[in-house]
Amino acid sequence: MEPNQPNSTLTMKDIARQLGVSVATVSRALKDSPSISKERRDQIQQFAREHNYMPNIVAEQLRNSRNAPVKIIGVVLPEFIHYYFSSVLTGIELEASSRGYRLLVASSYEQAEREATICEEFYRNKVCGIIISQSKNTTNYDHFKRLYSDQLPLVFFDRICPAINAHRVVVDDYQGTRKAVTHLIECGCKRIAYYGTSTNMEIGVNRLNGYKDALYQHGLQYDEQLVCMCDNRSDAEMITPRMLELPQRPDAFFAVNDETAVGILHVVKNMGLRVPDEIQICGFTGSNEALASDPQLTSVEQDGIQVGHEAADILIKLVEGQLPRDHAEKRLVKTHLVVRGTTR
Amino acid sequence: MEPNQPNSTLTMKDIARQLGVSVATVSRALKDSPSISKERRDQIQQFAREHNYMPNIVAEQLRNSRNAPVKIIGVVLPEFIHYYFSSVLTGIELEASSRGYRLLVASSYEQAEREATICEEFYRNKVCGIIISQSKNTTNYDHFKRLYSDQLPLVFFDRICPAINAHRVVVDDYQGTRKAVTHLIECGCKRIAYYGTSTNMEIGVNRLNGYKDALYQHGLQYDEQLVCMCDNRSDAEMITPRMLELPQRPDAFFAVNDETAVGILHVVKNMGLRVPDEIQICGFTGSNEALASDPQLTSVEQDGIQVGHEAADILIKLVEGQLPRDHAEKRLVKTHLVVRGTTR
DNA sequence: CCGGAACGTGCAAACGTTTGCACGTTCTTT
DNA sequence: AAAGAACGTGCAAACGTTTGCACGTTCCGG
Repeated sequence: MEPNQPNSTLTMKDIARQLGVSVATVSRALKDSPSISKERRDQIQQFAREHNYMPNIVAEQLRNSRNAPVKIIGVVLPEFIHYYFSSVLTGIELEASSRGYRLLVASSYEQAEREATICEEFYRNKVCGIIISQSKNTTNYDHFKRLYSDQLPLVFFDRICPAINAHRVVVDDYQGTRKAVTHLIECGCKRIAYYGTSTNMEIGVNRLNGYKDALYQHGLQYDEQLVCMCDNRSDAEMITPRMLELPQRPDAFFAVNDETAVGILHVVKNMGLRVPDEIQICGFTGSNEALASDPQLTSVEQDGIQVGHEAADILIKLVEGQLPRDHAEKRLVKTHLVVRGTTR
Repeated sequence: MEPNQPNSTLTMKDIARQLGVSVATVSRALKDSPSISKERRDQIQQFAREHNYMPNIVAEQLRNSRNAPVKIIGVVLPEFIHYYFSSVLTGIELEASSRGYRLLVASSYEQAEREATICEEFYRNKVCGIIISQSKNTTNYDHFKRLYSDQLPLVFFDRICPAINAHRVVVDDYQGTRKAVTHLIECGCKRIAYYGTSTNMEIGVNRLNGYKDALYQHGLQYDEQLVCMCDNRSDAEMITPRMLELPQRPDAFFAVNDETAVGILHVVKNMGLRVPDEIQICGFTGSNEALASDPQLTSVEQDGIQVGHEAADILIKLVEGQLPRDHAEKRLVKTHLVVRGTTR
C-alpha cells in the first residue's frame, strides 16, 4: 500500500490555466491588488470561491520567509494534564487565533532533553517564536541560548530561564503568598506551616519571601521547623503527620499548590482535627480540586488564561515588530485570594 | 519598526558554496545517499554538524508534498481545561512525537463555527490528517464531509460525527456504566439515580443502555423519575435536593462525569446524609477531582492517554498507508471501575 | 499626430529542498 | 588497448506562492 495523499488540491496554476491568464494575475487578483482590472479580479475571485480554492500555506511560508512572518507559534509545556498549564494554553490559543496565528504544541514531560529536541524541531519548522515554561530539571540552557542568539522571539512564563534576559510573564507569587499568609494571621493563626518548592527556582524564592514578610509584619517568629519543601500530595501525606506531632503544633498550613493542600486537608481530617476550627489551610492555583474538596479550599488563584494572553501578546508584538527585541518585556499577572471553607 | 526575523539560517546553498560543491551533492550527502563518495559525505556532514545546520522543514514539506507525507497532525479539542481531553492530548503527543510527527493544536470551545474554521485552516496548513472530538453543538457537518471527500485522513474520538463513516476511537461507555451500576447493586442499592448527557450523542445512548441493562439483569425496575439529563456541577446542585425529596428517595447516584458526582456528593453531605452508609455515589472519568473529594469518589476510569495513543496510531497508519482508507477503523478502549470511598 | 502617462498583464526569479538525468572520470574486463 | 560498467558529481526542474520589472495597449493633452 502506498502512502496516502489527499486528493489533488486546486492551485493557482489550475485557476490560471482554466481562465487563460497567468499565475501572477491570479495571485494579484486574489490579493485584491489594484493593478488588476475589476472584471478580471471579480472573475478570478468568483472562480476561486466556486471551486473552493485554498491557498497553500506551506508555499506561502516558504515564499515569504524573508519578509512576512510565519504565523505559527511554538508552545512547550511541562505537562498537559495540569489545570494551570491547560489554562495558560487556553489563553495562548484564544489570543493567537484571534490574531491569525496557529499553535504547534508539545510537552517536555519535565525532561530536559525532550525540551531541547522540541525547541530544535520547532526552529526547523520555522515557527515565528516560542512560548515556554521550562522543565523543572533543565540545567543546560544551550538550546535556549542558541535560539536566543539566532534572534528567535522567546517568551517564558512562570518558570523562567535564568541564563538569558528573556521576555517573560510571571504571576505575583510574592504578593499572593503574602496576602494569603496575612489572611491566615488575621483569621487568628499564630503558627503557620509552609509547604513550598525548592528555592533554586525564582518562584520558590518569591513565595517563601512573601511568607516570611507576612510573618514579620505581624510580629510573628519565623520557625524553620514549620517550613518544608513539598509540592505534591503523596509527600504531603508523609510529612503532615510529623508536623502535627510537633510540641507546638501548627494551627494553619499554606501550600504552594492545591494538590498539596488537599493532601494536607485529608491528613488533618483523618487525625480528627476540625477544619477550619482547629486547623486552617490555604492553597495556591485555584484549580477544580479546590472546589471538589470538603470544605472547599481557600486558595490563591492564578489566572492562567491571563498569563497565556499576555505571553501570546508579547510574542506576537515581537514578531510584528511592535516591541523591541533587545529589551526584555516583563509582565506581572495579579493573583487573587479566594476565601472558601478551609479558613474562616 | 520592522517585522522581526530570526537571523539568516544556514542553508544547503551556503554549505555548497563554502565547500565548492553543488546543492544536490550536499542534499545527497546529508541524506546518506550511496552515490556520494565517503570522503565528501563525511566532509559535508561534519561541516553541517559544526555549523549546526538544520534542514528547513517548510521547504521539505513543499518539495515533498507530492510524495512524502507531511508529518504534522491537526488536533481539535472542545476544551483544553479538561482532565480527560488533556489526557487524550498527552496520549496523542506521546505517540506522535515518538513517530516523528508534530501537532498543530486548536480548541473549538464547543463552538461549531470555530470548529469549521479550524478544520479549514488545518487543511490549508497541509496537515497530514486530523484527530478530533466534535463540539457538542455541531449540527452541520459540511466541513467534515469536505475533508472526507478530499481524502484527508480523519480520526474521531469519543464524540463521533454521525454523518460520515469515519475512523474512530471510543471508550466502552456501555460496559463501563453497566459495571458501575452493577457494582452499586451489589453494594445493596435498590434505587439508583442516573445523571446523564443528552441522548442525541451516541455516548449518551450507550451509557443509558448500560444503566438500564444492569437494572434489568438484577430484576430492578427502571424508574423514569430517577433519570435526568445533567452533566455539570451547578445543575447537579439544583436537581439533587429534589431527587432526595422523592417519596422513595434514591439510595445511590451514578453520574456521567466526576464533576457532576462531586456536586451530588456535596448536596448529599449538606443534607446530613452519610456517604457511603446512607447514599452511595459513582462517577465517570477518573479525574483528580475524584481524589480531592471526601470520601474519595468511586469512578469509572477512562484512560484518555490510551485513547490518544490509539487515535494517533490509526492516523499515522492511514497516512503511511498501513491501513486502508476506505474501511473505517474502529477501536474500543476499556474502562475500569475504581472503587473508592463513596461506595462500599 | 505624436509623446507619454496610466493601466493591465505576463515573465521570471526567488524561497530551500529533492531527484531524474546526463556527464565525465576511473576501474574492470576481455 | 578498447569497451563498457561503476562511480561521483552537477544541472535543472519541481513543489505553490509572491513580486519587481518590463511589455503592450489605451487614452489623453499639446
